[in-house]
Amino acid sequence: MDMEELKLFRHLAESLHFGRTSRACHVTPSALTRTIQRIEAEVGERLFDRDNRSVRLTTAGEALKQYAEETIERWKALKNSLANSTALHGDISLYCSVTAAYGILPAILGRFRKACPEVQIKLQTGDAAQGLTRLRNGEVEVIIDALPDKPPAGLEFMPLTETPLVFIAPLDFPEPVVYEGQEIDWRKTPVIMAEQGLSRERLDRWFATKKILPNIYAQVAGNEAIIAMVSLGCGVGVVPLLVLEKSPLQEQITVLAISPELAPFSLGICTVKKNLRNPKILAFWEIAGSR
Amino acid sequence: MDMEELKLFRHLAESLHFGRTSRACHVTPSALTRTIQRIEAEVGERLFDRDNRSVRLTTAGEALKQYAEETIERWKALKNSLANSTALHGDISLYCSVTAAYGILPAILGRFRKACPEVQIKLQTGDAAQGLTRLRNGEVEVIIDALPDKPPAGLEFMPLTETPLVFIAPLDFPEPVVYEGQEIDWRKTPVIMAEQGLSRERLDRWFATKKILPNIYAQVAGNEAIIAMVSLGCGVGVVPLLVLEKSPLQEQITVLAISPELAPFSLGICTVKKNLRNPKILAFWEIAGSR
DNA sequence: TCCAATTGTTGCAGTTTTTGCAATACAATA
DNA sequence: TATTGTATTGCAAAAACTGCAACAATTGGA
Repeated sequence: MDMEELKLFRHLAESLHFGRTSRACHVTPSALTRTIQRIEAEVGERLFDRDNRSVRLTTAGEALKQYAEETIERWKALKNSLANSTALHGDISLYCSVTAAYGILPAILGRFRKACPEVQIKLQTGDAAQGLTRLRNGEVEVIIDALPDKPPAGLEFMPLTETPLVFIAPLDFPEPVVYEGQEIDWRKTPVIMAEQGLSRERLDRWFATKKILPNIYAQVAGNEAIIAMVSLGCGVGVVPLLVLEKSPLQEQITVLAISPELAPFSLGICTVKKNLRNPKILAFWEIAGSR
Repeated sequence: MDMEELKLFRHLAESLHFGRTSRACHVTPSALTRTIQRIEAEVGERLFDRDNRSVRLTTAGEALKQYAEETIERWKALKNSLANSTALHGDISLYCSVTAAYGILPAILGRFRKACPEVQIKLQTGDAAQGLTRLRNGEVEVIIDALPDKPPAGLEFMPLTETPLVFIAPLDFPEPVVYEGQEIDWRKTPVIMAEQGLSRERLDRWFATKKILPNIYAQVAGNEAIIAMVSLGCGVGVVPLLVLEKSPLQEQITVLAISPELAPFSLGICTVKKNLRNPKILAFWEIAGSR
């Protein structure tokens, strides 16, 4: 009988719902099912009466639930009494795209600082695309970033906020935007695009849906660069609204009303599942997720 | 934190001796060391001050020891309260050579019956050589047998008793035994040997040490057969004293004083280590070992 | 003083256990 | 009837654990 198993069991005994428990505890439903089966085998007694539609505790389950609660509590107490400083300490490494840094990092960091003042945060910012590889290489423990459309396997994601992906045009130089009636004439209007990344993918798909071959004026790296070029009148661009709002150049930029809108950016936090067993990272994760 | 780990820790916290604990709990010293290291890592604190010569509990160790005792106790209580019949039940399968059946089986079985009346014992007897293979194939859970000279890997052995391996000769027919002065003339005296098995190996080696090529009269299977043939005057033989004592033919047999004596048979109990996690088998094991 | 025996630890490889993904089975709902 | 939500399972990959053998440190005698 193992601590982790006990915690899973306890949560399930509360929620009575495999799916919810597996999500809450960062395990796949499969692993949860098997854990319960394992415990049942060890105890030699069925703990939950369950079919595909409902989950109920058996009396044996009730008994184990009480044991689990007591044991987990005692364990926590022991760990507390042992740790000279009961607080978490050490450091955790974050990687953060610039977009995310603007959007949500300050709030999270503030809350985390308050909750775990003794944990040092090693923050790196950089290109969004690098985050995932650094995560896999173990160079970094958590990344905060725009969530890709299809989440790579083995990673744990938590969306935190959304920000629209908006078309922007220069305010002071109206020339570049060429209209054709109500609509923008994309064949003539120069577009500044991200070199790569999620917003580029979104934009490519948007043009593809419209069956338009855009007039690409430049491909640049970084949302700030896009904003800068747009503000200089080079053409229109696409950036997350969040970045625009924080930009010192926003005064010189206007947001275009385009339909259909681009799907919004979902900003969130991501790590490899295994990291969540590290109490510091788990704390960070949960603080990030709170409100 | 796992039950098995806790039990190991508790035992070590009592014995303060890695070797003894590892033997008592049926783990290799290596596994024990690692278990302790694992717990220490999980707790984040050294539990034992140890060098190659002494082992002492740290204060953290003291605290964990108390936790361990309480938790194990609660767990036992829980299991008790759950099991409708608190007693072990089900069945366990034994394989037993005829030699062992005479020697030690009755005593063990008697004690076990008393302790675990609800456990059915499925006993098979047969040739000693088959025991090990049946064990490996999982056809049988425990064997009781003469222990081989070099214990095969991965198996758990416990010697229980010894019985001398003795040379026997017919009482009523003195002819076969040919003396040459004080000594027996092995070149002329016919010998009845076991076809194979441990006593055969011992005997072969005995002759090899003496640099004698024995006059083999017959090779037979089974100690009873050897006794029978010897009693009929076919030659001398070698059997465990235990078997001889139980034989109805023992009146017609005499034990020869031969030097050097053959190494005695060590009778004991054997199983694959993994089986000892099965509570029924563990109970059997420990009852067999008691006194 | 040197050799042998004892004791806990560690590198490495083999084995067992656990996990995740994908597919499945079943019931409720639209 | 098709679709959605739920728990489970087969199978292969990953992780954890174990045993063996070698090792270092220490003790106790020859």
